[in-house]
Amino acid sequence: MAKAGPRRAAAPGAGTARAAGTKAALVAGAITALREVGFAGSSAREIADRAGCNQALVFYHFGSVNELLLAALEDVSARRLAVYSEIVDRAGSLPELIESARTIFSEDLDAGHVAVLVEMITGAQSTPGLGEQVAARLAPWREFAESAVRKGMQGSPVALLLPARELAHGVVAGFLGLELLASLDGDRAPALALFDRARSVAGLLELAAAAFPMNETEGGRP
Amino acid sequence: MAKAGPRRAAAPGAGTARAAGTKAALVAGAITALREVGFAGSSAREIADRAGCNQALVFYHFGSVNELLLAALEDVSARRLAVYSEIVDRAGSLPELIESARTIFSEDLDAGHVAVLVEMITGAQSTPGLGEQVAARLAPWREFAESAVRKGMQGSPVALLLPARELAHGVVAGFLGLELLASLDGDRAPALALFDRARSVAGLLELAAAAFPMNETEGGRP
DNA sequence: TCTGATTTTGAGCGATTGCTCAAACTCAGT
DNA sequence: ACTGAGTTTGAGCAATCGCTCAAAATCAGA
Repeated sequence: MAKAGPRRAAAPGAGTARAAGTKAALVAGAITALREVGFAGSSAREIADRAGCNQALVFYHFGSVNELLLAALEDVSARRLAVYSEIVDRAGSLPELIESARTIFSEDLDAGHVAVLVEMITGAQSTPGLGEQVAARLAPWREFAESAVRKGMQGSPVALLLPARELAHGVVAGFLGLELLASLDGDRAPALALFDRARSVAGLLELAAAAFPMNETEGGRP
Repeated sequence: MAKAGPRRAAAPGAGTARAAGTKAALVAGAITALREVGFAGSSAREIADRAGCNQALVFYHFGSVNELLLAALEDVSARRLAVYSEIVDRAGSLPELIESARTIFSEDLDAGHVAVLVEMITGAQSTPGLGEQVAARLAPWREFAESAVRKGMQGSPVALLLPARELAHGVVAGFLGLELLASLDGDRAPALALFDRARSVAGLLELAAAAFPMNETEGGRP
């Protein structure tokens, strides 16, 4: 750090619009590169070709290839997170939440969205120092999962036994593992079957909870 | 395939013992390389240095670097699977099983055992064709998880709702995700907390099952 | 001791990588 | 038209990669 990097975002006035355009093009190129040729294949030249510009611009605008890839991760994460939040907001019950999770899982696999995230996570395994940076950019996902879990456990006695924060970690890990296994051999059937089964079980639990209500509807203080 | 690879394991008689020794040394070197410098850092020269031999021997004995890495994956998988099977055999109840899982998780992280597996899985993401081969070598783990799950669900009504095979896929995925997240930033605390919590919940479920028995202890046929 | 297959070696080839750099280009402000 | 900051370019450097190959070393069987 503190190296003599290229001056960035100085006094606006010159070809700033042009620069912003190529920066966006490079980020877009990095995203498609991560999806199609993976982390190891996402070299500066590969990305620049997809962006239709010179490979030296990667270093001029982002300082290094890894910085550009992290920017791509942030970009796709923010965009997808917004979509997912809306989907989860629309879900009213636990079974519907699980159905939402299934939808998200399948959509991501189709579009290669979380594939970018997986590529960065897996690529970080072999690049010292990158792991912490990727982990930091995973925080929004953790919070998203926690709020979803909190919503799913609302009014359930399970909430007393399993704190949402802890369970959310398991949800993120499980989701990640399912995506990883599915992308390994291209077989997403086991994961989808698991989602379906979980939804059925959640539905049964809901029925059971309705049959044996234990909310403090009129409990009051002793 | 069907390329003119080096003749291997021909008529035994010459320096076969010497060859077997270097093959073993290369596999061991590949394992430590995967642990310490990751998939991307495990080049033929890096592995050969650790094995104390010439890098050309990698290609002479294994044909390619990937073949050697797959051999390393098989080696460490088989060895660890044997240890884990014994641990799980010793566990008698579901809470004990979860405690075993926690032990396995922690031991692996300490020794870097499953790190080899994770490295190969993640590395395969960026190497076309390697994914299927790694997935094939994952089968024993799937079977192991399935037998463990089957044991944990024995005599539980959950077995009627969740087939062991489907649940096992989730267990493998969850385990993988937890290891991945833990190795990203080196923080295994959230995963350990989750194991502890799961064990407690399982213990409560066991008590509940004892209080409301629903086994066919004397059901008989109608 | 000699032979011949097997194993090991060191050099090297072609390709790719991240990154640098000086020169050329673009364009708003004067 | 001129200037100068900002942007883009193409060439190139040092390092590393997987892999090949001819020659040297090793060693069991004759």
